Amino acid sequence: MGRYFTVGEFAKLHDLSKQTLIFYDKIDLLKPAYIDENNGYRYYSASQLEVLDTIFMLKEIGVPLSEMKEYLENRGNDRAIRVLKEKKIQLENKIKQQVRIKERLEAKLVQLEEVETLDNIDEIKYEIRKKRYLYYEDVKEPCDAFNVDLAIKEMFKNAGAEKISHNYQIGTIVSQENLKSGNFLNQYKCYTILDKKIKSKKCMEFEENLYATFFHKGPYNLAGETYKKALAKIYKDGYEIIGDSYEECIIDNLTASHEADYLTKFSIPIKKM
Amino acid sequence: MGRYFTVGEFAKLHDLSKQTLIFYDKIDLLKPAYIDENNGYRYYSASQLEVLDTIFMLKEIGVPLSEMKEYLENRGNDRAIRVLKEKKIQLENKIKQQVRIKERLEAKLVQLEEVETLDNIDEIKYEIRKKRYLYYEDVKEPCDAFNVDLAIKEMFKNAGAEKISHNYQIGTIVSQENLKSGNFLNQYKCYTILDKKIKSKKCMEFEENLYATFFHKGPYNLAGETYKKALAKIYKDGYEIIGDSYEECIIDNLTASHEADYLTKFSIPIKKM
DNA sequence: ATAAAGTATATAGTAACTATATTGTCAACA
DNA sequence: TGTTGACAATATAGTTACTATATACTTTAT
Repeated sequence: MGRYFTVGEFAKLHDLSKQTLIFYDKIDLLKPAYIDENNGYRYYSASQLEVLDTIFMLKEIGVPLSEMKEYLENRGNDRAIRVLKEKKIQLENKIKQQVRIKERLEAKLVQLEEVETLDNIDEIKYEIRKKRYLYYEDVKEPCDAFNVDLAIKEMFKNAGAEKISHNYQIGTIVSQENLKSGNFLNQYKCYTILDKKIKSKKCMEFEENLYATFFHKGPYNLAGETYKKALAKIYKDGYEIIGDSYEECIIDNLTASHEADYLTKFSIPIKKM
Repeated sequence: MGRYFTVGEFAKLHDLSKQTLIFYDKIDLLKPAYIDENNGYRYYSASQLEVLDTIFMLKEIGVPLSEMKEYLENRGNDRAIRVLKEKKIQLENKIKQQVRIKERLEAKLVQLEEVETLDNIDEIKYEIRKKRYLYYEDVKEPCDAFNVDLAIKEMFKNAGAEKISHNYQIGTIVSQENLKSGNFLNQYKCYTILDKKIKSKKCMEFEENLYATFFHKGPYNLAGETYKKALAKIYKDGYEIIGDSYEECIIDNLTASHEADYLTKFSIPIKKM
């Protein structure tokens, strides 16, 4: 009682700018307790601190100022419960979405940092890879870049609808037959990696096995050469191909300006002949 | 290759408006692959779907369009890792903040719904209340509305700095002496409720005990009358006061337009005389 | 041939501020 | 008492990322 603040003081107490308070005054969201008749100065009361608190809370839960104004004029228990419940749900969805984006970012970062530690990108490695569960989508014929793109879009849409937890990495699969016939660019499935096994028709397994892994640098449509060379080396080293080729986009449009910098990782299951 | 989309088609594929694409064209963020010389129509290529995907991803992690433009022109491994790491941290902070707001909302909803189920607001109840841990702040002399407000602000600031998990409920404490001397509005501490015991100088206990609980409806400065009546009844029922009064704001500025609707809950520890 | 649907440009509007320019007021110090 | 610097006031324009509207031209379908 009897304690008033000027705009500047009031602004400092709530860590916002003077201008914002003047703006709130203009739109009738928060008018000063009184205005000095002589100099026109705005004076705010201590109890208005609470009102500003309420405005901040509502703002943070995404209530537009227009709606807020209406709410501040007509709030009450029933109304408040209804509004707050609604906003809570909206907030929860927003948080979920942001957590998904965060996971996607993290997955991408893991991939990128893995690349940084690679000593030789042109070498073929033979290594046992662990079992993984994949979520896939069939690519419509003809399996060109466009239909692969559509399938990826469809896959993420379905994964979202099924509320599936995946890592947003994009992979594609070339069949064993197409590898043999030299039809390297025919990707008949796309996939993303799951955290764990799930009950879904679109869930498949990446089997634990010995794999030949190698990289392709540059635009995907030039991957044929890389495949040819790699396959020749694999045969020469006395291995036999026993399954489809799994392709992972490591560096793509998100992180490279030029297609020449794109990087794809291939994993082909093999066994000693 | 050879597959192109008009603005409308391209917009539909990504669930954004034609206008937005025209806008992206204007600000040179995403120009169509080519423009028909005769009719001036925009045509987008399939590979531009990926670019738009990148734009969406960056937009969702809060990159402004201007920065995005610059990034799209000069991205590369090092740059991407740096940018994505930075954005990941920003995103994590944003998520944390939103989770806190969500919890605050939930706490408020619990309080409001509890009030709805109350049958008689004017009755005094005698009940055992469980032990709770509180996080408090001392109110500077004189303990008026203004200094209580400041203390609350300070408390939340400290709680944030100490990264303490509380429920955002606001409570105040009136000392046993002030209750006896009829100095009811002298709140010497404010507090909020903790999830669990913590190591902090500002942590105190709300003891498990028999409490008299009652409500005050209306502005806080009229609580004196309510206190007087309640204390008289408590004595009449053969109880003796053995500690401070804990006051909880149930309905305040956030959920009521008029001070007449404000609701405060009081809990005073007692024992049979 | 005509209508519906889609394209183009240009301009103005939106939310929630933020910045700038100009002028007026107050409190303190010399 | 005068002056300086910090603060106050108003008015206007700018910001971001779109969105809406108006008007005119093209393409597609019937």
